[in-house]
Amino acid sequence: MLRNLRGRFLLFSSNATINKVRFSNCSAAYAVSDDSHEQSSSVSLTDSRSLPESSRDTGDYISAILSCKSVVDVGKIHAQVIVNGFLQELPVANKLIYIYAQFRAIADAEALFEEVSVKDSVSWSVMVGGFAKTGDFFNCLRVFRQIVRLSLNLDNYTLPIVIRASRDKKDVVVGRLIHEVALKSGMDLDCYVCAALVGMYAKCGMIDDACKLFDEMPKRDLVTWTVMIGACADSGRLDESWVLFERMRNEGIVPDRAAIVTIVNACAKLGSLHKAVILHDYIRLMNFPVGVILGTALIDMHAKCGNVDAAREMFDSMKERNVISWSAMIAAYGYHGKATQALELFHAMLERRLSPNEITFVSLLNACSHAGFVEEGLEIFDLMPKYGTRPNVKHYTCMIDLLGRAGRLDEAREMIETMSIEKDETLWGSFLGACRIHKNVEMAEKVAISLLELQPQNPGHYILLSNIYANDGKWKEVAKIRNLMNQRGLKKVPGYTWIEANNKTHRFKVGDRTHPKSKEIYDALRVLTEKLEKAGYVPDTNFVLHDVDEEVKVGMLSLHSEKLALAFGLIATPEGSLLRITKNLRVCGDCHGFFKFASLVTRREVVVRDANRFHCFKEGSCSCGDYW
DNA sequence: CTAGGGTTAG
Repeated sequence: MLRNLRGRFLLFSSNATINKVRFSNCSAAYAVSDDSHEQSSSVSLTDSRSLPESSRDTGDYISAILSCKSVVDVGKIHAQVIVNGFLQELPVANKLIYIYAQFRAIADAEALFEEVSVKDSVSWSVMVGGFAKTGDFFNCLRVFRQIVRLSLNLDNYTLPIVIRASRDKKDVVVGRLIHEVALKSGMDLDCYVCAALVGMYAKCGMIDDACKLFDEMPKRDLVTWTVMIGACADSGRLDESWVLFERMRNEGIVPDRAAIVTIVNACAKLGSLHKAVILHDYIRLMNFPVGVILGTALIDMHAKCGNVDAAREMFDSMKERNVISWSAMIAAYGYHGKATQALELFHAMLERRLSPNEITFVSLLNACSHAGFVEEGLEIFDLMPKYGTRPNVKHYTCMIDLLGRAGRLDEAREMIETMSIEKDETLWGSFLGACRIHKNVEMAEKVAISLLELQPQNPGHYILLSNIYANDGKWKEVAKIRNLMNQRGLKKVPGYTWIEANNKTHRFKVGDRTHPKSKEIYDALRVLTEKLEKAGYVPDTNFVLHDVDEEVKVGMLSLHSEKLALAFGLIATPEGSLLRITKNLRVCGDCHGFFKFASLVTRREVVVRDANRFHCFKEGSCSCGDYW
């Protein structure tokens, strides 16, 4: 491109001028003429102005550059800039470099950058940013190193660019080096630099470094707070996100929409209905304009905090909705076991001629799977290519789940065998889960081998397999697996259950005695269990992974964190009120049965969010239809 | 003349 321009430059300097350049609506049309009489009579560099060439200034060129719609447009303006000698004006040259980079014409940008003999800090910054934009980490750093080597001024434009580049590449080593450079230049306390560093450390999994840096900052602006709140949420420190949000407001910083979206997402992950209500009230109180993004985040939050109806209300109230909003709502119905509504929404979406994307289909297939809608799921799966979406491994995983749970293990296996896409551990895990439900030890063993090879460090797979063996009374095998886990230094992820009562969250683990009301809780649990047994509850000892007497197994089950949380909820909240419980893993099968009886006997509705979905226990049954 | 943080699944 630049070579062409040089050619053109020669052409122009030998008595040629641009005859017509019109950028109305930025569609460029121009001609070259030897005839200099007509020059500039109809030149319009901007949309609204026509200026004689002589009176064009830097600003006119810059706005013309900004209005370019393609790299071809840029080339034309570039030519004029050269002809009229405006390339000496650094703002113009920098803007050209910038716009080339925006159009990903990085070679043109670089050629021009090299050509500009006297560069300022903007030139350098724009060039570094250009490489970053095209994902060229290597050259981005190369230019940055030049800046450092030439001892040029490091500013709060360039530094954040390279820091973000190392964030995107998850290269904390480079990130740290840049941090060092920032320290030496005294730029490390700048808000832009610091926010970028915090984000980089957090994305690289070094949340403690991020926190430390954040705490040491002399001044924090809104964006830095937002980055830190999001970083905590990403690394699972959800309570900290909430605390930070409050601290920020206490320091007089008013959140904007992006900050609100960040905290809304943290709340969605947390699953606290109480906080969800507070947040939404706050948003209304502050009169925040709810656009598509915030609206969609709110749909997601309400749904993940257990209130699908509020999610739907939000969805209905939105003036503007995109695929993401629709997908979020479909997903919400999915994990609440409402496949019919999910399918309805999907069809409504098609009627509006909105194209579903890959995620829409994952959500929809998942909804079918959670409700046992096998035929509907198969139909949807076949429909995918019609909408330009090829099934990927996630879609296949939904299908394996759907067929597998429904007991159609052979079909699931056949699908796995015939699929042409690379299989991952989630897919195998899903099949293994189906083997467990339907007690197919043979198939499970075969699958487990591939699975443990593919992902030897995931304790969940070992637990699942030992579950299957335990179920079959194969205690030797169970012991083998346990040994294997020990050898590999793996531990079962500890299960926790949370319950909200009196605006406070209470957490329990198995056999927990740390709660101040521990004695009352165990007393209540004993009384409750007796009542449930009278109503027909029988402990399901299949969920105990130890080779011990039945009696001991029953005793172990009775200490599960789910039951402790439930017992606490019953004594800590008014009679008849709804209980909301969250578990970090899947709810145990015995506890699931226990909860069903409890909802009947105590006349309480209990909503449980587990790692996979929601269970709404009411009058002796669960919204999942025991299909989870 | 350059610039930051925000939405759906698993």
